[in-house]
Amino acid sequence: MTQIDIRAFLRHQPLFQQLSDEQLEGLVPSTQEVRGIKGQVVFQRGDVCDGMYLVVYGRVKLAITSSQGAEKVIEIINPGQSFAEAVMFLGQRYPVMAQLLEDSLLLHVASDSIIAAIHRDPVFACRLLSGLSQRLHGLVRDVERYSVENAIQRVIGYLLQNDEGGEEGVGHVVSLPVNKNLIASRLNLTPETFSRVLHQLSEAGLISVNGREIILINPRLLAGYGAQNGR
Amino acid sequence: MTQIDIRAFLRHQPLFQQLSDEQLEGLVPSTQEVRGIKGQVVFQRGDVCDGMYLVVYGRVKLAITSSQGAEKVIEIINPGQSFAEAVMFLGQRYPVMAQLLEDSLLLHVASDSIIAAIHRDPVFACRLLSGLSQRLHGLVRDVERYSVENAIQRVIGYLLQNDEGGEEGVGHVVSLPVNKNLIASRLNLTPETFSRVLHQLSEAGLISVNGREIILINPRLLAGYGAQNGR
DNA sequence: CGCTACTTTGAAAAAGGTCAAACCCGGTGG
DNA sequence: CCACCGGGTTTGACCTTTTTCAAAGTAGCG
Repeated sequence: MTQIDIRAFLRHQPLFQQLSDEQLEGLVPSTQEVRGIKGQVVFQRGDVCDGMYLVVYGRVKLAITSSQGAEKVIEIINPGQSFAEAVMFLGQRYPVMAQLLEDSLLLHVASDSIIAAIHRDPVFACRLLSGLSQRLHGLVRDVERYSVENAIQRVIGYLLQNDEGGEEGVGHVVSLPVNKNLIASRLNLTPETFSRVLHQLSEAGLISVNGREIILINPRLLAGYGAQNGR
Repeated sequence: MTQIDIRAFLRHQPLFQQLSDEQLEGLVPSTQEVRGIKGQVVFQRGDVCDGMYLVVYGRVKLAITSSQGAEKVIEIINPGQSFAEAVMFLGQRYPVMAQLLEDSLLLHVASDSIIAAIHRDPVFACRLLSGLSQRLHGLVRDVERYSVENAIQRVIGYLLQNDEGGEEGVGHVVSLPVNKNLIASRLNLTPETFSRVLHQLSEAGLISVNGREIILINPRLLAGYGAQNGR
């Protein structure tokens, strides 16, 4: 039976990321772990919505079932994601059913506490809104990245993004926070491709790679490298 | 001087999509068109935030400038997107500067009206939250689609998604709402690839294409087709 | 010293994109 | 009625990018 840190988990949700410690703490009593085995139904379509869910581990299928019994999967929810928030905010009944695809651990946050907090404290609502807005911008950026930029541009974009040296001087150093496998995955590349791109950039004299330390030799040139079509 | 329908435009924003007509109408007086030419600065870093912006046409660059004058682009905002909402909800000053990359038309929605509405009416806040949540789910789905599914799977996913026939019987018909060029683009494919995939599925006897009318001959088989790795 | 996990490299294959040409089809005007 | 657009769509040949598979390095660490 895994022990998890509810506070830490809530904190990392887009919805809650902007909340103050006290505001977050206020939600903890209304949050409870929901463990279930594969195939278990979390809620049925038409049930009264009493809160939202966060997936800690496992996977959840949201689906509707027609009168004939044909099932239509609306969405698969993966770890780290949440579901039923939109319904909760509207105070409607669940328009879909939720079923566990694997043995899973969910967190259930009661709608009472969230809705009450919104009513009691408009600033609370604003923080939720801000958190979601930020996440939305991040996702939009990702979608654009994946769809219009190629591997080289994505890597360059990542390096530039993580180059915190605002100074004009020398020595822009980016140190990768995790292993290259994960970076590659986040950029939607295979580790091999990522490695090759770094090699290529290094070949071109634009960066210098030493383990997880990457020196941007000429950020300006780097930003221009790989720009092919002047849209 | 293009004339635009402010109500219709607001209505299609994720943030506002769940608002009632009256709630939306309440925002209109606080919304004004902002036209500007390429290079114009919409706001500077550090300015007091007095509202959020929607891009009708044109493009906006969000950037910060270091003390040395080096500029770092944080984000490019395209038509249909909004910016500065997150800051507005937090009531902070703008952490970036915004500059037009092209001659543009923006809509400015005053923070007063939105924040006031949130304070006055918690349901208003909930609707904003619901709209954002829904959009977030849609984007997450898109990101997953683009990154883990190949062309065939994306097309199949689209067809299944747009097959409204919940009935078990025959004749699942999907009629494309717009021309295939646009569908292809939405699926992040070239029109050629889209055409080829339809051909291939039709070849396999899973669908039958007649102009914009596509008949799903065997949705069940279709759903399984192209599933390659049993991760 | 010898793991084990991470990273790099090479060769081959697959997926998808690009370019160019053909095609289809509804509308238009002779 | 029919030739002739012109957009959308399809097809084929070719090319680029990225992945895949396999193998070899490499580095940290018990």
